Amino acid sequence: MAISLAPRRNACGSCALSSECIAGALQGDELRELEDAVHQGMPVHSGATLFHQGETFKDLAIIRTGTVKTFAFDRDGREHLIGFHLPGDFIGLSAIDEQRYPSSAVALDTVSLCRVPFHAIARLAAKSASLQARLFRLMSRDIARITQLTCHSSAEERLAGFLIGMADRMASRGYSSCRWQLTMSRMDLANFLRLTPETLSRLFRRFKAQGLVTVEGRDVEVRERERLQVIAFTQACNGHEAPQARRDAA
Amino acid sequence: MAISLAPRRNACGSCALSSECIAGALQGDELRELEDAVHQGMPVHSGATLFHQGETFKDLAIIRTGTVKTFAFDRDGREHLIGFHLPGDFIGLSAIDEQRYPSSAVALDTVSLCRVPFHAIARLAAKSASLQARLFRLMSRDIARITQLTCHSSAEERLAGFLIGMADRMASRGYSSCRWQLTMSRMDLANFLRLTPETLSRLFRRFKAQGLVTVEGRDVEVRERERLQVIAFTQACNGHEAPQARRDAA
DNA sequence: CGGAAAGTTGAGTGGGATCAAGCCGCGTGG
DNA sequence: CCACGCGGCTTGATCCCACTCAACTTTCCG
Repeated sequence: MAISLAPRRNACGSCALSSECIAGALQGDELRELEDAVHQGMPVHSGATLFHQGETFKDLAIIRTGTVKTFAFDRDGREHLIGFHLPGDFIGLSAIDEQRYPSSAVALDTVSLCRVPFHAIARLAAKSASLQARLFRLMSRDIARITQLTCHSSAEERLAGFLIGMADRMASRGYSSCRWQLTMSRMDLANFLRLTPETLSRLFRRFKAQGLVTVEGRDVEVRERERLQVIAFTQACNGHEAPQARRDAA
Repeated sequence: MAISLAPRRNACGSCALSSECIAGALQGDELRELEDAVHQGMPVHSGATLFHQGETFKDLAIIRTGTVKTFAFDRDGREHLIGFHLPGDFIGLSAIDEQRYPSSAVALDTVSLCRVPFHAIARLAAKSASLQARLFRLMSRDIARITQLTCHSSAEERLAGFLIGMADRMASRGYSSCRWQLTMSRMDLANFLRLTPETLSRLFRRFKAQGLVTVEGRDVEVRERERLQVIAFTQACNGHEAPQARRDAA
């Protein structure tokens, strides 16, 4: 995973990880304009807050390395986990409309990222149709992905869905799709899956007993992807294998 | 609610309902280009399918009048309800990335809508920064809204959240915020809220007994918005009243 | 009027939450 | 070095909310 850190060569530095890097859509002057707008910043360490819920929206953040969690507090002060974000992911897309971050973002390990003022991205996108298209696709994907999550109803489905999703996301970034390290605590993961840590622990034990996964602390190995997938997608939602779809409106 | 149906005067016909109408961002030649791209179509009646899960993505649909439900089938053939869409809403934003509709869309009552080929919208957005900005905001809002939904954990919270959300959406369209008609069946609503129809029925009874709402068949009246809001937002997520947010990264 | 679908009500069950210990790894200080 | 304490994680016992199954009522449409 050689990642260029040279800011002049690659504005966001994450192209090696993500074919969706916005810099890939630009050339010449526009690429230079983007590079000027990007704040590279030093890596931040675990626990650092990238932005706060309610704070005025300014930058989109793009992760180069590390993991970030986003979450929101309820009126009782409890934390609701919204998502985990890996290298190449954009953070802050949900803040564009209200001009406020609807959630907080915190680094789960050492994180390096670029911040790009959204107005700069928007200005560039107005000039570059391909950048605009990438942004539309990026946001569209977010909508589709989050929607899918809501379909997982039982605890088993949600955990299996998380594991499959994680496997795919690791794979798409060039890592092993079956073996990796969780960067989040059991509490955070349970919170994300809308479970208690106790239930999550018991679930992991069951999955292990059934030979679906190996779990040692934060080391995870997916052993039977197929069966996990069946558990996760008793509901499918991602209609790729959808029926011979054709318009037959009444 | 006077709604002009004259296509030449107002390309999408929903401006009266939604300040977000994309036509509002355009002028002159570009407005005319949009008008040429829009398919007005005849109103479709209840039960008509607007598009199928898995079908190749072509058009964004914008509702002018009526209600639409979107849903996806799982492998066992069960229907998972994704959302209800009111006049002014865009349908299909989640299909941009994969170029396939991830869900089906069906009219719940008589629906008139415009279809606009997405490539036409994208081409226009590349010319008009204000149209581009509207689309970004629209998609951002979708992301934020769906994210919020996932926070509602108990059955009570989810129903209260639905009622509050419905009240706000009706209000923003110029209807009464406390009295309206449900256009979906109990089954659909239960499905959307991830409940059984039985549980939903019991919940409505409890809310009625507590004086929170009046429910007669499909007629709903919100009587105590405040208390409903407390129930719905025991978790808040929309961090408007967030603490004195300031960057304090470690 | 009759049949079917939608909706409501009741009794019983089960999955996940809650409450309460216990275990383990790790840093700190005696 | 070990004792101690603390937080992350696991395990066990119990409870409760929402689901299931079943019966009944109402509404819709022929």
